[in-house]
Amino acid sequence: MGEFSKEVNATFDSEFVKAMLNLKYTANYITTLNNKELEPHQISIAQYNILRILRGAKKPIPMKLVKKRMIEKSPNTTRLTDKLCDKELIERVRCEEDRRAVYVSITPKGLKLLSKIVFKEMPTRMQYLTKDELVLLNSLLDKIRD
Amino acid sequence: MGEFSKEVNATFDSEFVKAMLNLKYTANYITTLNNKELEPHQISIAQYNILRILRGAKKPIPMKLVKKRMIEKSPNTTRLTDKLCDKELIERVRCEEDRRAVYVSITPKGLKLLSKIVFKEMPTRMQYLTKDELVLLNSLLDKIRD
DNA sequence: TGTTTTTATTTACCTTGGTAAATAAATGAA
DNA sequence: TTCATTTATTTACCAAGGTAAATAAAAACA
Repeated sequence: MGEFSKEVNATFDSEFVKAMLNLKYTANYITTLNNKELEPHQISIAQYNILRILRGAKKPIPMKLVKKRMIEKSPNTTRLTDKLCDKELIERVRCEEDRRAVYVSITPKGLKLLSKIVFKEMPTRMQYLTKDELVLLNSLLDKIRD
Repeated sequence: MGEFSKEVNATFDSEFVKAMLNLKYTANYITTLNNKELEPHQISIAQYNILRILRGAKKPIPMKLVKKRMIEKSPNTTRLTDKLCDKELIERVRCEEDRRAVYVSITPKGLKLLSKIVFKEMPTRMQYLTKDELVLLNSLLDKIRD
């Protein structure tokens, strides 16, 4: 019995370690795939996400909100928006009511770029999972993080 | 019908995008958690993995194999072993039969460190998933990568 | 045997992203 | 009002990790 529960634990442990490695490896795999597809458009997947957030917002939103929607650390949000500003894909305006805040919005050039981007690799891979499986995956991942 | 399938697709798409973000976020979350726990031991989770691989091997193994077992890019394996060598946790020996190859092994100091490391945070979180759920998670992740 | 190709590892260089401190403005309390 | 605290963002600095080229030795082959 002691021996048996040890055995069960060992299996659980190895399945857990495997899941952790698998998780990191898959996440990395997806990021690489995304970035490879975005390379011709000269933006990273993180920058692409910001553009999508701003298109979705339909109006200027504070950095604070961009950061929150990206689940990113602030310094990184600043750096990413810096790059998008340089490329004139987004615009930054200091808020007049609260001069600490900065509002960000997507430019027509940014919208045009977004409309040109179509992921080809991903939809192919996506077909390997059904919607139900995706829902399941999401619930398992949520569980890991509480 | 056209409208309905569009609806289904939209849901699938959003579930997919959610899964991708979830995956990256969870992977990052785990790495951060791991590194925080390893901080008192002055090693990163990547370095910890190398030590475990070397302990498991029970004898000196070529860099090539370490790299393969870590699913890491070569330059990174070199850098990580550099750091472990500096701390005298592992040893590197140039192979005499094939002088291109370098063999790596764990030192007594490395083994001692490994034996001291006990993850506390992880087992708690682990309890949120059953072994069956972990198996399921692994199979879903495998599917994404083919 | 001499030359080309392949293999194993490392170095150089660069980008990304993390932490902590700096800045600057708003809020709250004495 | 004035000073301490909180909030929003940025800057400075550092570590991790990726690509491509360098090195060096083995294998293949003409």
